[in-house]
Amino acid sequence: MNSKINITLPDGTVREFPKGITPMEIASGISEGLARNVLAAKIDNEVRDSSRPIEKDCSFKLLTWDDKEGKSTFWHSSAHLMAEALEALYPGVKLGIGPPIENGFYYDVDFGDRAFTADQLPKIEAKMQELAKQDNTYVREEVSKKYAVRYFSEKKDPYKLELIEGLEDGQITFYKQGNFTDLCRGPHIPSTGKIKAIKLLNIAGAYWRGDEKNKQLTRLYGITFPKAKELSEYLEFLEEAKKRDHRKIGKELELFMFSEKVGQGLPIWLPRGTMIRERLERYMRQEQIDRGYVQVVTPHIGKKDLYVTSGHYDKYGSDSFQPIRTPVEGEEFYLKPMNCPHHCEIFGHRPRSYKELPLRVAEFGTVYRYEQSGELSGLTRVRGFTQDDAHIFCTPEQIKFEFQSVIDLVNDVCNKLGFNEYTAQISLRDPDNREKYIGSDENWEMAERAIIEATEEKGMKTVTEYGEAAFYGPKLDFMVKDAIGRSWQLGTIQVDYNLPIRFDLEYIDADNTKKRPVMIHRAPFGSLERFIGVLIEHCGGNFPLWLTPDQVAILPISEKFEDFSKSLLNYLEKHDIRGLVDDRAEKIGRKIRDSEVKKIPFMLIIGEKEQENNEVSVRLHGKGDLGKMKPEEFIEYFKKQLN
RNA sequence: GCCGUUGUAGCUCAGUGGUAGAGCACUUCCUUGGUAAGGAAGAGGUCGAGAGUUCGAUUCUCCUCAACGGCUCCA
Repeated sequence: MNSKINITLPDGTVREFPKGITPMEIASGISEGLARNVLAAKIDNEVRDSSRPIEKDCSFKLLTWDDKEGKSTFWHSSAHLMAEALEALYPGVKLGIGPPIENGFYYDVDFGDRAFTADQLPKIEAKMQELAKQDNTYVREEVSKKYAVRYFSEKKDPYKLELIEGLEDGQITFYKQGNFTDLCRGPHIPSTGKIKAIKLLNIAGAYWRGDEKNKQLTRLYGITFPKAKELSEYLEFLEEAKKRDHRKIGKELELFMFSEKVGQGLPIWLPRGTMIRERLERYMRQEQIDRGYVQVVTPHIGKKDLYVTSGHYDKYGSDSFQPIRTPVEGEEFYLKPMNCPHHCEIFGHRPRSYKELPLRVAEFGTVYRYEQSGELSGLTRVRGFTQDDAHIFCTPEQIKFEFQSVIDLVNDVCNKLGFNEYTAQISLRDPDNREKYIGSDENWEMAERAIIEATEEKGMKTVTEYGEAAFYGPKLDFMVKDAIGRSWQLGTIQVDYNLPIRFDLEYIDADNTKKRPVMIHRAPFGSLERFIGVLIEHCGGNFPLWLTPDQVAILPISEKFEDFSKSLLNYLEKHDIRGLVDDRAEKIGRKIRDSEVKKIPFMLIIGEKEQENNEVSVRLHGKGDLGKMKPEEFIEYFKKQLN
């Protein structure tokens, strides 16, 4: 037996170590400081405890707080710490599962007959702090299934027993720290002492195993950090996110509203919000005209037959808003849940020549979908919304070019609106389960290759997910990052082989034979509602100058300067600058404050001196006084800011 | 849809088994002011809707609607 093993370090160098060395020992060999920071290690792509001996040649990486896997191990261990605290404070609690999540961790807990409310969280936090200070080691233990069953039978924990049932003997491990033992695959951080800052955030109900037929457990959410400072930064981040909440800003700036009488999930656009929405629409319409789209308008309802043909009736009919009936004939109509069937009818209404392809049919189509009431939220999840929808009918060979062209459009949209960072997800077939997809292998391969090549040639950051494609075709989804680092899914491009078949769409090719077109669904914004919701949070209500409802507030110092102010507004409007004159009998400080609160980008203060010299005093929102300018200088300055 | 929390003036929120209050906003008057809130007065509420218990309910109970936090779902 060779007692040495070769370990490949992240920089590619291979070093020899004695067999059975632990990652922690390797870390200590490098530096004590590093060893202190080690949370776990990655051995050949498997994340493991830093105390587990390495038995064979492998690639090797130490994981710290700076690694994603380091964080999730940290939070997983924190969930165990919380469970320990819960057992100490509430003897007899039953534990479900306690995984790490994107930001922190949770544990599902059955408190039995005890009522649990959020005001008990600080008590648990304090207990966790106390247990963390004990700096107990997380100890891994391999156990037999029989032993595991006996342990949790004695503990009377039905959830863990159910989990064990699904596990294979020989694969079962326990982790123990202090007085707490949990069924767990691991890995864990070295000891509880690494956890310095703890915050339990909220509680919610969650069904055991996500199934509503099962008992509902109490889910406790928390987050922890190795440094107190990081916790306070995270809490500040949450505060900032709260401040940017589009529901709050939408109310404050009077952009949109909801009404109980109109119905939940049905946003009502107020004048200021409508201005933003219409400008976005106008912008997109122009971009599309420039790119060879044709604009159409189709009705908000369609006969049941349309959706029987499209297949949506079978799939979603009973989960939709129920049909509207004509009073005399009893014909059934559905509110349209998407625009594509209508657009298929447009394509099919007369014979088409290959010379017409690609045919790009665009519509700002308002659609209605019955979303479960509990899922509705602000503008991001609604029951009625308008897509900047278009369907491109083309040949399989044209897919790649069309994809590139839509990618360019999305790129331009993101730049125009200040989303500087975005990635795309390519969703392809599940290679092991090709039967569930419609369309020929050949066409799928061509489309998948087209998407991959199109994104590569555009130099995009992408992630590829197998098995995430829709049954009717592969797709590309765009995720943007907002100003405080959150990711949102907005635009989408999807290939569709299904609808052209269902609607029996064809075109006459150059060789005078009938061919089936491919259809591409695409929406760069996704929906105007969701897009504006995300945009509000991205810019915190400070919209790009071209989009903001009022660009300039003219603030006369007293009513003596009202006429001059109004003629000034008139002058600006002639140069396509929109604004208002605040002619209330208020002091200038007050007018400035109110304009600042309304986030109007420019304020022009008009008093004695300005009127005499035909000047304006310019103040920038959030920045302050810029000094005096001639009106035409201001316009020039303004136009510069516009670009 | 499910679980939990919440619902009082346009907004943010106090409050009570004896039919309600603050700040801001609004209206009127005074103030004509120079870079983030001038002063005074006034008006404004079926205490989310419905039912019940009670002499009496905004308060207690039930039911319903909506918002929020999750779960589940998403053409």
